Amino acid sequence: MGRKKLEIKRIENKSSRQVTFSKRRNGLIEKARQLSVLCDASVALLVVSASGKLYNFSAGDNLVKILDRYGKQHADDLKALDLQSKAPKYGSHHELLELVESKLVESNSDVSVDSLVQLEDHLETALSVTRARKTELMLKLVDSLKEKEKLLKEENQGLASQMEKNNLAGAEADKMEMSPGQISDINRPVTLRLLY
Amino acid sequence: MGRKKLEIKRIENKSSRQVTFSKRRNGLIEKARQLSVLCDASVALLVVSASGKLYNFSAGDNLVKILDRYGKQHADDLKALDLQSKAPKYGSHHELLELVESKLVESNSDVSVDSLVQLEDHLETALSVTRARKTELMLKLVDSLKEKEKLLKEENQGLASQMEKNNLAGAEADKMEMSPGQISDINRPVTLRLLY
DNA sequence: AGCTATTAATAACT
DNA sequence: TAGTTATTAATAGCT
Repeated sequence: MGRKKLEIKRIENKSSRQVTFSKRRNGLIEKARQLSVLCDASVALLVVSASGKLYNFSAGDNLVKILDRYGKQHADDLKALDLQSKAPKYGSHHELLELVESKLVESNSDVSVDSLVQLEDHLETALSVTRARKTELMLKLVDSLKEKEKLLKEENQGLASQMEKNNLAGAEADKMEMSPGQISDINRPVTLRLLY
Repeated sequence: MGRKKLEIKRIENKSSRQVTFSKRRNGLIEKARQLSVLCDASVALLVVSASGKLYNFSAGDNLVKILDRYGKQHADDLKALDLQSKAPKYGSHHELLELVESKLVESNSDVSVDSLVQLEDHLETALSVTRARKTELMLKLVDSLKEKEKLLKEENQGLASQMEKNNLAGAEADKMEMSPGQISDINRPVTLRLLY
């Protein structure tokens, strides 16, 4: 939609790229706003320019809330788990929190409500991002552990069946000194079933 | 851009709203992709439908990286602010809230700030408990998986050594048809080391 | 899901 | 950097 059709590939001319970035970024934000209003949805948009400058926009809900929901989506798998919960613990981080807050009190003693609101926003955003990242990392850990478990189980069963095969072969060579029943009773790994 | 001009306000008809949501969401994603390609930028987009379903899209960089950058920018802001306060005093959350409250009262607030602050506190406590519970559950899951892994490894090694023993005994009975070296090469679980 | 009459966005230019 | 306009692109209402 311009004087000429434009191919969707990196614009080489630097100033054209800059102008297009600015125009299309605004267009994108407007479209996001419209979607939010028309369809009663929440939209969060983060754009990082090539030079590293970040632009953010949100509609329908504040950015933090939307990011939180993103973090929660990844934690949904955990809802399937039926584990008991303990009372929340307040560990060493509590001290850190107190320190941070004290600094905030100090620096805000002669400051406007506006800047406090802004500060609150910054803190909540930092918290959301940290939380999303924490969840991400924990889920990765869980996945890797599950994969390990799977490999170990396969290895385990492979060993058990190979051992049984070896023993059957040995029994044949020994002209059936042991009955098959005895062999499997002796050689079946007794703890294996505990793991399933 | 349609058969009629559409006012930008919530579409009341449910199915029209659904259709428009789907179409415009795709349009928005395509625009985001184009911006990323044309201008060499990174774009992250989160859309939450009215029914709570979350759609995310990113281009130029993965979503987590873009969120990280967003978090970093705000962290930097906090750092700068933090440096401004040189002599930290220890305060409490309560003090901070009181300060906010007093500032709000000062700034001509007509409502009972007190009840709002109390509500905020209650909500934050509930949030903390919920969050702590979530973390607790995840840590428990990780622990149980690690325990499983430990048991499987022990079982695995037990099986391997038992098998080797059996094979040595068999070899002895067969008057050393195999050398011990051969036995261990054949029977040592080759994938075991991959798991450590 | 497709189809077009229209509107909206925007590429090139000023 | 901001405004104008010829064109293209997106999409609202229908099927």
